[in-house]
Amino acid sequence: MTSARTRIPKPAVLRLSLYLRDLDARGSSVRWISSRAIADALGLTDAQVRKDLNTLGLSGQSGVGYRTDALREALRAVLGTDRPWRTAVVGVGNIGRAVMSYERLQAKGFGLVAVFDRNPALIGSEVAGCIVEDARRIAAVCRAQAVDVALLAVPAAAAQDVADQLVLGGIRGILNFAPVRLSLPPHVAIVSVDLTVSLEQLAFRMSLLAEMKQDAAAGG
Amino acid sequence: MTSARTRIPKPAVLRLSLYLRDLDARGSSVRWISSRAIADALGLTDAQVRKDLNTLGLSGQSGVGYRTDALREALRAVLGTDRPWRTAVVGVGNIGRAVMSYERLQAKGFGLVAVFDRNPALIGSEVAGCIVEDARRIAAVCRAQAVDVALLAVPAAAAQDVADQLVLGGIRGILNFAPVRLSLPPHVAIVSVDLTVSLEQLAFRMSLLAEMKQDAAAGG
DNA sequence: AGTTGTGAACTGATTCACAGCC
DNA sequence: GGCTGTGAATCAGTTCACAACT
Repeated sequence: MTSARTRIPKPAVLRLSLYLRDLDARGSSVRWISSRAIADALGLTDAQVRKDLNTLGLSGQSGVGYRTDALREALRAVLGTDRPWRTAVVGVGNIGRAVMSYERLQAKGFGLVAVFDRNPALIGSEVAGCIVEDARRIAAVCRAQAVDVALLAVPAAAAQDVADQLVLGGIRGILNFAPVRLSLPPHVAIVSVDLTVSLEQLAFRMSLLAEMKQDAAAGG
Repeated sequence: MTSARTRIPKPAVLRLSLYLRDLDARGSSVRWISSRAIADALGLTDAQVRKDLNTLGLSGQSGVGYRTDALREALRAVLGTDRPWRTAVVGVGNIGRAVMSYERLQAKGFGLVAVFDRNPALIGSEVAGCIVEDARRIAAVCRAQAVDVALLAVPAAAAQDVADQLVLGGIRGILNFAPVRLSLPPHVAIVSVDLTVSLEQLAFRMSLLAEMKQDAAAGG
């Protein structure tokens, strides 16, 4: 109906999350906001913010800015967090537990409906309001519970096997914490969070800065 | 001395981490590898892999490929994980604990030398081989311990304050798990891992796929 | 045959700059 | 004065395509 049929650049989708985060941080008492204010808070340019919001079909008001409530609503709709996603967590190790206890999960619409592990000592116990199921039952339980999305927090060696089971279970997306590339059918969305990669990116930037400092000291 | 003075594109740095991960996954028995093999494993093109390795000053051998040991070594050197980084963790909540128990931390050179929290019940207890220090002592302890880098796992509301203390402590980089943008002096590197953002990116992609499916069904 | 190295063409995204609006 | 919307210019990164090498 009202959907603007313009392709959103991939880097822009990332920024949309940041816009929403900034809006939420400002609280609901702020009713109007300018592209400049958002840009300054996030280290971007105002033109970029306007372009991004434009591609979503959003319009502001000259001399004033954008209505925060309309903005928030539109961002949530585009990002897909305005509807519920039935969520499963696989792997009740340190990462799995940390993810489950993340309070924003619910707020973003990711309601936990199933938890899996392959450790017999954990199966049957309750974690975050769910009984831990045997990982061998993933496909069946995901179908029965109509699970939409899985948060995958198992060791790298097991990740692909589990992913395959999840796909059999009719899952639509995976947030993968294991440091491996998963091969999945094209109808399954995948986002990866790899701590190893993040550490390396950080080490790279620290090295760069150190190098620059050294160069500055040496060459006039 | 041997450093190639070519700027590495930002997206390329990300890929370097993936090359290294792939190399490690193959094990040390593989001595030579072609750009094609790497590309296929990671869903990239061979030309891209060659370009990337070229910008690092790496050369392969026509008809054979690249030496895996030289490759690994070069990647580690460029990424900066060939040297130790004295590391502190701030925040002993779920995320902090998960990060500390990540076995790859040590392997990547991030040796834990200090842990902080502001909860009196935790201060003085031992976690991951470190005595938990009072968060109010961050600046002093970081100086005394010559901490290079901090893994910041505190609630969003406290993150900027803690970051400021870390900067006072002479830190060079922060891996930030809190869902806020930190403002830091330019000599401090920052990488953020925001679960909220990752969830939204996943929701977006799932929504996109759902939409595409619908469109395919409707329009012939 | 298999593979590298790389200029040239291309694609995608960002920035500029300014007309138009309140 | 402050702000939006946007075409045009620019910049960055990727892909192509092919000569050169083993």
